[in-house]
Amino acid sequence: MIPERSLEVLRAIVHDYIETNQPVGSKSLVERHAFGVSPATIRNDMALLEDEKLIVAPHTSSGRVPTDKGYRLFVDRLGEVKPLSIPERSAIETFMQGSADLDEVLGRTVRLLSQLTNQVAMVQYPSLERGSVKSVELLKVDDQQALLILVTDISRIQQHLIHFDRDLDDEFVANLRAQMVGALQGISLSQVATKLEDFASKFAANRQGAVNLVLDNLLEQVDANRQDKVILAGTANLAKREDDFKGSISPMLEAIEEQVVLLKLIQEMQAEQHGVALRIGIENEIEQFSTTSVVLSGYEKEGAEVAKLGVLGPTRMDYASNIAAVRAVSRYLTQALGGF
Amino acid sequence: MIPERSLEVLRAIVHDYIETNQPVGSKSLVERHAFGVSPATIRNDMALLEDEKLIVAPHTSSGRVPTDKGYRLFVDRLGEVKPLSIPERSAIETFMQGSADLDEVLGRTVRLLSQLTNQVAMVQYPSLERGSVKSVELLKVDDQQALLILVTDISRIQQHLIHFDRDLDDEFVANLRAQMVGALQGISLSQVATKLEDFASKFAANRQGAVNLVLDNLLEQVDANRQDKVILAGTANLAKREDDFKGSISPMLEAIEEQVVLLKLIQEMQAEQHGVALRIGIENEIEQFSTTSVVLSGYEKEGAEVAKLGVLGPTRMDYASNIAAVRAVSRYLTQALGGF
DNA sequence: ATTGGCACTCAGATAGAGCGAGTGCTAACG
DNA sequence: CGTTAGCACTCGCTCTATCTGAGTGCCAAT
Repeated sequence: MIPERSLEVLRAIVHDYIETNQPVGSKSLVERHAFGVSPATIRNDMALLEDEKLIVAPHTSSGRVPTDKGYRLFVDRLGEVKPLSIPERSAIETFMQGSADLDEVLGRTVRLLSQLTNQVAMVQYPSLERGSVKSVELLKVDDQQALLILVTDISRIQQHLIHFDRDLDDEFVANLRAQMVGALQGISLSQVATKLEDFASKFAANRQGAVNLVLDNLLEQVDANRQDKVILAGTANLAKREDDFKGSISPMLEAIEEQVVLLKLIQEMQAEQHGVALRIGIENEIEQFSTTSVVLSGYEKEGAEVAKLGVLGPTRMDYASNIAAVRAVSRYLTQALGGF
Repeated sequence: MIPERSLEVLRAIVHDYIETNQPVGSKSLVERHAFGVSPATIRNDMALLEDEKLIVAPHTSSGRVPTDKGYRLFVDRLGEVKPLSIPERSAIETFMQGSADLDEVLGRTVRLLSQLTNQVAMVQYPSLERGSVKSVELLKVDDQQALLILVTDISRIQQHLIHFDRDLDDEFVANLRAQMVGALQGISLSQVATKLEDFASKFAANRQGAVNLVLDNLLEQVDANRQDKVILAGTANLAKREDDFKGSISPMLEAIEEQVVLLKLIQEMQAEQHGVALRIGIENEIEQFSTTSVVLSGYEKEGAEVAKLGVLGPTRMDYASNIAAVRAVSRYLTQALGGF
């Protein structure tokens, strides 16, 4: 068991290191924090912390720096979450005002989060994995084109223009539409495929081609919905803190640009305390992110979590503020989504 | 007038500097290129080029580096556009295959362009400034919600969910839709606003609120269409060539993330020779881009230019290849869009 | 116009010295 | 036994000095 004062020392080290970006030594530690003891005593504590792999010395005879494990202990046991400042709160509120469109709300949210934290912010679009079909429409746009529209119950709409190789007649379009609505309304997205299996056989042989074309498009849209999407803001913040990362930041930019990688990252993380999930440095299984930390929280719509949002930055980040910001923004977003 | 051989020397300097990223000196120049003369002669030519501000020496007694003006002369008078290699061509073709959706096509295009050039690639969405209304639809989704859909003639579709504060009846929705279609079909987007001025007065007084709600949404969509959009890929390439830029790359990342800045950049540039517009370094009026070059080309749909696409990178870039790539990709995209 | 010769410049590499923040260890203290 | 003062030691930085070599500009000769 680690004695109380040693933990206090760890907290101070993390605090000072985040602030100064310098390895912190025993002397400056007693100067800045009112421990009632001498540097030598602190050194003993530091030796203990080093044995526990919570801090490490970049080289012999230099101050200490928290390890990933040290940060972890810090956030789990030592870091009380800072409440947001008044200006921050009001920034959130004005930012969120007067947005109607889902795209718009999420776009604002991600920029807000990045400004608040000075990190790279990400917002995942609501997952439709558990969504269901609200409505299907098929609109004839001109002689050979029709618009297929899928409306789901989580504020998400998809549309797709379909080109046919021969002219459409109104009656056929109306009929097809009616059949699709009948078959699919209220059905969950995961069941759409099975529900449509025999669908084409209800139509005349010479229509089957057109029907199948539409169905293929529909299934494609359902699939596209399953496959989630993430939007980003503040990638410039990576460059600003470049020296916090080992080598170049370009592999990280690449990883971030790759939706798949981000989605995998998000998927791997489960909420811990405070409703916020946290991965620190090497805890991330994705190699490119081994020197970054990720703070993630879910946000809800109609009482159910629909997607995640969070920030990504160097392990040397202000966890207390970032966790607070992520949590607050996720709550505000949940609230803003209530109206949809 | 600058003599022929001096220009040849400039070409060689640009070529070598792009390749090696080292200031190039008179000796290495005669070694690598078969001028039939001695280094001393080349030095005279270089002095001339320096007088003309086409090259500059980073410090006394070091090789020379092209200035922005030097690059400009190089591309205008000296650089023949490299044809793409066979593998590059086939990469383009396979990349473009089997895309149906506009989003998908443009998304692939931007990634392709970034891979081909190893630069940051950007593709502007088709401008609807000159587009016209193909169709307007209003669909009742549930009792208090309707979906407003605007289809334009440039493959772009917008939709928006509208919430009403009281229940909708089918007849009203159908009527409103019919009126809108009648009024707007075939109308150019810029005229929509004037066309709708007296529109609401045709309806009963107790309907005006709902009608105006729909109209506001419609106008908003038209506006949103005017305001163009740019997508990006390969921002990691900036970080890879970081030392080609003076200071940090973070202001550039910021500028890139800001749609407005990019759109302004695109707007300022007009096509020059080869149908390709080019801004080199300080020629860019936007401060953040004063150490970058931008290669831009329009792409067409149905014979008319609808938007731009291009790359952005350090002034020390391979202009010949990049111009070729941008031009080729823009042609392939034009071709791919023919089908819409 | 071109060339060889030559003195000169200056960034970058290499090496050594001194500084100082910080450590670990040991012996003494309450 | 936890705490402390003292002390020798380590080692990354910074500073200075020196050396090297690629590259230049100029001039006189061809």
